[in-house]
Amino acid sequence: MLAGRALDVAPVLLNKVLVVGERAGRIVEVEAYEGADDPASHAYGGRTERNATMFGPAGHLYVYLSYGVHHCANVVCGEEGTATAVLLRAVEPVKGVAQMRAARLAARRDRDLTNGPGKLCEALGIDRSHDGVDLCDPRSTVRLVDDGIPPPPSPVRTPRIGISVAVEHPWRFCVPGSPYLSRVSVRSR
DNA sequence: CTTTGGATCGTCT
DNA sequence: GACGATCCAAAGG
Repeated sequence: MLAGRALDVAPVLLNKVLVVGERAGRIVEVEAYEGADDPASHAYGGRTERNATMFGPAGHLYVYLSYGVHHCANVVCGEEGTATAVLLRAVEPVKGVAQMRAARLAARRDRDLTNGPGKLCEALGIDRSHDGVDLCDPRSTVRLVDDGIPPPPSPVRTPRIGISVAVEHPWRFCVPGSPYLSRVSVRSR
């Protein structure tokens, strides 16, 4: 299921559940990052110490530090040796909301707990120590679970957010109408 | 509601 | 030495 290109895997990840210890969230927004061909990808320009996990087997978690402040989490796709991954941009809290609240004092509304790539990592407690974990191994702290709710048949597609190159590709996928998205439409920057 | 600027540091050139 | 796959508070409409 995670073996293909990020572009194909991304929409399939919608409505899957990300479980971290006692906390869990339903994925409602993702972005596809292709590897060597994608100037916006961390893997563009080749393998480095930071992005090594992206070049590993599918189904593992790639976590990096953004702006020296926040962590962001990706699901690695593709064959070993290729670097294609899906950035998790927003989830709907489904379990452990009290813990998420404690971890995110800045959140005013429940939807502010996890409606952004850095926010969801802070709420769920994901950091660089989770880089490389196998999401399909039941023993892992971070897991990806299918609870039977299928992906939306017609996900909303928009350009990716926060990048300055390859902005023309509509590689952001959202669950239509979800109140837990990071943004409904793409704003300037 | 929208816009703007600052924080902060690991990573790569 | 420069730059982010970001977030938040503050200020203005």
